[in-house]
Parts: sequence; structure tokens; C-alpha cells
Amino acid sequence: MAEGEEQMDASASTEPAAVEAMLDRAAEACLARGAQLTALRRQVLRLVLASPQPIGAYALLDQLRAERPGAAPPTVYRALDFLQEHGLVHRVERLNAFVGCAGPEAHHHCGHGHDHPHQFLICSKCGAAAEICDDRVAHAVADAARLAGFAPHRTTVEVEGVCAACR
Amino acid sequence: MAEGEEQMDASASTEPAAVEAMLDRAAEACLARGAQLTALRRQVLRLVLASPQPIGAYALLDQLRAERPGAAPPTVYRALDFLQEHGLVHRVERLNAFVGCAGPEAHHHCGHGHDHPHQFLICSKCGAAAEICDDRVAHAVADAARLAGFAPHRTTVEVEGVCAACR
DNA sequence: GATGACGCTGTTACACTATATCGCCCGGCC
DNA sequence: GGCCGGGCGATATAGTGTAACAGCGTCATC
Repeated sequence: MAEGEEQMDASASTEPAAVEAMLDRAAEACLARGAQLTALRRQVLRLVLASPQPIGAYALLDQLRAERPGAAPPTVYRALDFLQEHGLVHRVERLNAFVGCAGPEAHHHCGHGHDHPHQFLICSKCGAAAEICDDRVAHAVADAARLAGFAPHRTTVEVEGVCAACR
Repeated sequence: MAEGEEQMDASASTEPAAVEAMLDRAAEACLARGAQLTALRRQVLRLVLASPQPIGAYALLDQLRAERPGAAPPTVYRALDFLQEHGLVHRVERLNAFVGCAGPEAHHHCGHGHDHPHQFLICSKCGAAAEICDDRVAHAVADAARLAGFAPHRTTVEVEGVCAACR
């Protein structure tokens, strides 16, 4: 954690029912792409979605072991790799942690694919990480990169600060 | 490293003479701020500047031990913390590695302080990380954050892709 | 039905990254 | 002198991520 800031409540975690609905939609999306949201992957995604804050791989592992005692680091990392590939979770680099993707299907509506551009607003008070999808940011970054003769592939934008609720 | 891409040459490392000049300027800048660029910190900064690519703390440690056999992880991390505080190196989150700041003093000329906004273009072929300072990006990010009621403090922008030289 | 390819998971071991903590030295200051 | 603070040495440990190999089911093919 930053400099002695205590994390307080963070935006209350998603309700179980809503999580299950998201899981079902995720399973469909995987099928449509020729991939399977297996029981293990579904468990991991459920834990990530249920967490009010970005959650580390080892915290995930601890929780996972409640249902699956034999779980080891590769268990969770493999699941997370799969979920990232399919745009169901994102990694927050500054925190070495993972968040459920706000709404992968929502981004289709705005014309983005599964690796849609996104940015994180990370609150240093409550620890929450809000995902936003700002096209001006995405374009500005892409333009700046190309101006330097650089062919961009993936972009990470993470802003640390204080969220509306904590002010 | 990414998916089997071999890192090739990267933009040749800075010449020793230029590095020494940068070290002298860094020492002055520290003094002006009431801080000291001690021998140890100078050694670490020299190693970072001399590296053609972002360099990890432990790679740094290995090199440092050539001159300072007793060096341990805290040795290098403390030095890196100091150098970051004073804007002399930046951390590349995606790589868990460090780069020398392109030109801390240059950013004063464009009106930025020591924690000036910056973005990284990370080449997945050669491993080089170019620092750019694009105001449109910085503004777009700040605007997007504030639009969400978020008070930004520090921003990380890292683009992975292929640099001009590698195409 | 055997065979083999492939995807998913289990399991062990290890590598890499980062921090906590204690203790010493030295230089400035009252 | 005595005190304090910054910088550093040294040891131990915590946290994060991967390599490598084995087992096992499914499915296509022969």
C-alpha cells in the first residue's frame, strides 16, 4: 500500500446473483469464440468478480483452495491467462492484481473487440480500481506512438489518485 | 519476454562520456533540492543510464556487486527509490524494470517538474523503452479522470509494440 | 477398439521481485 | 559530550511468477 493510507471500504462488491449472470454471459462468449469456461476458470472468474478491489493471484489462490485444496500457483495463473486472453479480466500492473472486466459485451456496442482499450482509475484511499473506456485517451496514445514511428499493440493506462466517493 | 520474440540489439547504449555528463548534471540537480547524489546512488544511476534497455533491480545488483561486493537487494532498492523520487529514473511497470530519465532538465523547459508526465513505448522486438512526453496524452488522461470525479495524482502510460528501427 | 493428438489440470520445484528489521558509522548540532 | 538523522551493511523473509513433467479425459482417425 502507498504511504500509510488505510484502505477503507471500496465500492461494495458485486452481488452474487449479478456475478452468476455475468458468468453465464462469459461462458456464452467463450463458446462463441471456440473456448471453454471450465469449472476451474469459472471459479476463478467468480472470485475476481466478487472482489471489491483488484485481487492478487495469491489471495485468489487462498480463496480457491477452500473449494479446491490441491490448487497451486500455476492453477490460478493459467486460469488468469485464459481469462485475460478472452477479455474477461484485466491485469492492473501497478498493483500486480486483477479485476473483472467491467462489461466485455458493452465494448462490442462501442465497436471494440475483446482486447478493447481501457484505462484504470486506482483510488489510493479505498483501493478500488474503476475501469473506463475513453476514446480520446486511446487515440491520443495511438497518435503519439505512431508519431514516433512506433506500431502500438497493447496499451496500459493507469491513474493513481482519489476517487469521487473518497473525497 | 513476450511470445518467443528474441530481443536483438536495442538502441545502442549511451556513451560513457555522455553518461558522466548526465551524472554531473544529476548531482547538481540533487544539491539544488537539498539532496545528495552519493557515490552509491551515482553508481546505480550510472548502471541504469548505461543500459540500453530497461534493467531489473537484480540485474543491477549483479553489476553493482562487481564494484561493491557486499551489495544486497536493499542496497539497490534504496538507491532506486531515491532516484525515482528525484525524477532521475522511472519504473516501467510492465517490465518490473527501470530506465534512466531521458532528460529531467529538458522537462523543466517545457514547464514540467520532477515528476513530469511521461509515457513509454516498449518494443517487444528489441526490448528498448523510449520515453516520450506528449501533452495531448497527459491532458486526455487527466480530463477523463476528472470527468469521472477522480482526482489524479500519478499516471502510468505504457505502450507495447514495435519500434521504428525494428520494422 | 487401438492409437495418437490435444486441451486441461495436478504437482513439484524453482526463479525473480520486493520489503522488514536490526545495527553500525558518520556528520551536524545543541 | 550527547543526541539525532541520514545513509549504508547485513540477514531474513515475504510476495509474485514460471518451468517442466505427469496424468487424464475427449475426440478424430485408422
